[in-house]
Amino acid sequence: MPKTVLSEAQEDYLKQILLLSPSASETPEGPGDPVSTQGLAERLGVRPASVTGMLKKLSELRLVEYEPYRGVRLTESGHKVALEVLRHHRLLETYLHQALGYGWEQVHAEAERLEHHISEAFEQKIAEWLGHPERDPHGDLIPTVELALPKNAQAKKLLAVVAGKTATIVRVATQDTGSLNLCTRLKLKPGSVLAVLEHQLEGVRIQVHQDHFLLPSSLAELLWVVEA
Amino acid sequence: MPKTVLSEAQEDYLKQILLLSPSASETPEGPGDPVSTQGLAERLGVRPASVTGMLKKLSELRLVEYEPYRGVRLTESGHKVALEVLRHHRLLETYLHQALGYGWEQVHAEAERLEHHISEAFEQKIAEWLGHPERDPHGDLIPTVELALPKNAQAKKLLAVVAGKTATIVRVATQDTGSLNLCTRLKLKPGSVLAVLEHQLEGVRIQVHQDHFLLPSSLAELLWVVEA
DNA sequence: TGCAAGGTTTAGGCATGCCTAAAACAGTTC
DNA sequence: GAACTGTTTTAGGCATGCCTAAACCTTGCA
Repeated sequence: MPKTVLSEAQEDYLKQILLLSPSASETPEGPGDPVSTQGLAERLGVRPASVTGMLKKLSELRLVEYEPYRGVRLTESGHKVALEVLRHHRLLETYLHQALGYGWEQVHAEAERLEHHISEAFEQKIAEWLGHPERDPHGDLIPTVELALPKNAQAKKLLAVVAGKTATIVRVATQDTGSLNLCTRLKLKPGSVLAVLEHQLEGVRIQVHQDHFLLPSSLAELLWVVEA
Repeated sequence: MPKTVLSEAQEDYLKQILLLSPSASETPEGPGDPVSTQGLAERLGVRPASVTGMLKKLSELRLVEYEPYRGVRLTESGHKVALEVLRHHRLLETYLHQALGYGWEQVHAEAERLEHHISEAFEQKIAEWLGHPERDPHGDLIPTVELALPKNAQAKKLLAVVAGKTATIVRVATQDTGSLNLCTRLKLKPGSVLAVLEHQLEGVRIQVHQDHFLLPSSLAELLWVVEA
């Protein structure tokens, strides 16, 4: 229970540790795999030396377990904080999209700033307005009020779907504006139904609505689906 | 044109200078009267010595004119920044009230934090959603998109209304939660119509809807009205 | 096993923004 | 016009969070 209020930077570190830790973000539970100093530095746009300093502080606050040269992982309370921040972020994205008409490529930047500054009251108001949504506009799962991250039971990567099958997109795993704009033009967004026609070296040939085309691997990589 | 992005603290200083400068907040135009170091320190919850330091910085940025021992006033560009912040604040208060159902005694604290972190896009979205309102839930005027602060033409203090007259509340000039809750119970809010029955030493006897009672001066002080 | 390459940590700095204590000033009073 | 009072400024410090440069581990490959 961190009584000390955390700084924006500290919250960002915790969130990124969560997101970088495969077993804690893609899958639902656990303290997560250890994360490297360098990985964090890249995600945060900061030098590795700065990361070391912050990790020491977070470690003193018992928010992470930090072993020099070996990586960090979240403690239970660090995990809670990270999920809280992530919930703010994804609820905000959803609200900006649904209530204020932001495009899904715009929501990330705004949510990134606001997530640190909204109260619990605000969180609750927008969650209610939205009807307690499960996913944000990109299809990412929103941690619940109890700070549990639901699991993506049957979701798999598009590239893992065999030719001939039909699938529904549930998630577009990027915040990159360019990719998101491209997906918009190709009608590839959560809820879209597509058929996998053929796997090729450079990507997947798919059919979406009436169009069919070769989807480059770089984009295909981003798509998570459930088979119909 | 301050190309450097300003810190939260700097924005707060500029906003408070604006609000403390009678001729720039109560009335519409001009660079405003000079504001004392001490006054700022009190409003900002900070020591006078800290204010001096910040004023030097703002002065170098040409956002204020600062004469040691004589006070500060906003420059033209400082005035613009302050109005921008104030617009954010009051639009947010209005949005929280109208769109998210916050009580008018709750909006201030939330807006106070968010005002520094919303984008121009966000400002515009909520302004549109609200239909470009003129006043916030307390009746305070909202600076326009062009950053002009409209003037309170005929508004006067309730205490200046002679007995026997009827008036409509346009503004409740406080952010104090206790006072605001009290006003709510007494049905005293912008739009409420009241009749001034009698001025007494301890306050004003008034009638609101079916009730009539003695309104203590401390509360009456806060009310601005237009005569019917 | 030994060494190079890469990632990681230490050391030393800088800017922001706040603090306290003490010195300097302005305006009023005698 | 000198002293007093209260305000304001200077001086010196502290915490946060970032930086660079240099020293330090660890690993993987010969």
